Amino acid sequence: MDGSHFPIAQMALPEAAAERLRTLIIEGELAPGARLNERELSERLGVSRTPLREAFRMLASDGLLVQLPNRGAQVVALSADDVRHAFEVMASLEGLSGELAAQRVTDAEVAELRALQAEMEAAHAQRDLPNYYRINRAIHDRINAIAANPILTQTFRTLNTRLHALRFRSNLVPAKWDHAVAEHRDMIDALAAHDGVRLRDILVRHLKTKLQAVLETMDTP
Amino acid sequence: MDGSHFPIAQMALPEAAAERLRTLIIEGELAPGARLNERELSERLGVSRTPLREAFRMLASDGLLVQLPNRGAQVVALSADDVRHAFEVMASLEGLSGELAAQRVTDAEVAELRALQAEMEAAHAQRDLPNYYRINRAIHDRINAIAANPILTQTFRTLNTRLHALRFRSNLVPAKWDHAVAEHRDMIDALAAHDGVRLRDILVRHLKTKLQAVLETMDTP
DNA sequence: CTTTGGCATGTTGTATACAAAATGCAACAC
DNA sequence: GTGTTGCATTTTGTATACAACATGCCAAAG
Repeated sequence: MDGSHFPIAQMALPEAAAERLRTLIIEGELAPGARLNERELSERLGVSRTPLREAFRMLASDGLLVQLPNRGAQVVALSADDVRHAFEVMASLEGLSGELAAQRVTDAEVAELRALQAEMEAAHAQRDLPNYYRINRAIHDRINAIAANPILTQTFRTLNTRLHALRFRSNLVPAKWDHAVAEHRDMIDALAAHDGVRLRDILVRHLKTKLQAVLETMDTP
Repeated sequence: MDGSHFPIAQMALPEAAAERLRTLIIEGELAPGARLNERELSERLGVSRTPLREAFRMLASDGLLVQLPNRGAQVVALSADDVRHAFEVMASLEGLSGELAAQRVTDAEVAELRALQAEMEAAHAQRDLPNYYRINRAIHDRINAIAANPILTQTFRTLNTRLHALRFRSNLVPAKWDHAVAEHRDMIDALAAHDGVRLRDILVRHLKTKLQAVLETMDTP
């Protein structure tokens, strides 16, 4: 068997186009408010207009595009209120994720998370921001997976993608960063103790802090 | 001017088709698991295949359809676990809705809700199930609106639509019904007292009960 | 009798042609 | 000079033709 190419189970064109567009939006190649010309984009992506329009519909359902009648699609421009609203919902969902995970987590999973935590603290000690973000995200994803609720995971992921269109570069001041790392330790302790309520509170607070950071980056674009 | 036809501001075809399909799915005309033949459906809806396929994409994003590569779309069949997962998320969201509403609710809105509550109790006294459901829904929608978070509202509505594909006829036994009405009174009291935490707890418990009722109807199809 | 290969048919996937609507520009009236 | 109307062009919306793929049937081999 050969794994170098993937001869089988190739992605459908509309999905591929949607994925490509998502990236372009998140990377900022397609700026918020930009109008998307169908012919131009279809040539750029090497796809005809039909599958491209299906991709538009998918992204519109995800909240990354808005479609105006007879006027095509354009990239959404999130207001500060939109961000606040999305974070409110995400905080609630992440809290639920923590509650469920605390009920179901096994000792093996706690050990795994503690290992990730150690990795993250190492990245923190070396001021290695990219790795810190990567591991941070891995921890949250892992907790989400332990919660074992696919609908929760999917709902959360959709909201998260929507926000990523902001491409906020969190301006982490050292004090905040230290605090975030300490919070993470508390999270895993709460998880190990199967204390769902406490974990929920930590996660909700965690996201409130993150919202503030994001809003600050929005004021100064 | 002639109002008999609607010459102006007509809905786009894909949206119209999606709306029509949603209804067909929820009403059970298109059963769970049914495969949707594009040509047949496009003739039935009086629309060509292109806008119909866009409608498919929208419904798939909403979770009402699944699309298999080269094998078209089919109506989702929800498992008991899917329902459990959806309710877990909805309970969390409705809880958030209550918390936010408790912070923001005005005296005028409390009065309005008390009026609805009285109407609902009247419907309950007369064992008028359809009206009871209608007013019940109106109360929950109102609380959601008071929470003033459009993203929350939209997320909740999407999940709710997905579940409506079940078309569950809640088999309300009188004891449960009485309990539900009493719970509603508590909800509005908590709201009037701006007690967000208590309102959240009531709403979460409320949905847990509803889940049980729904799961019971699923065992005996 | 079972299994496999190939063909006929139907269905989905993509591109494209055509229609309808919006947009921009220029000429004309005031 | 300003505002408005009409036309040319661009862009979106829909239908349809064609290609690729899946499905079911029948025949032939084992």
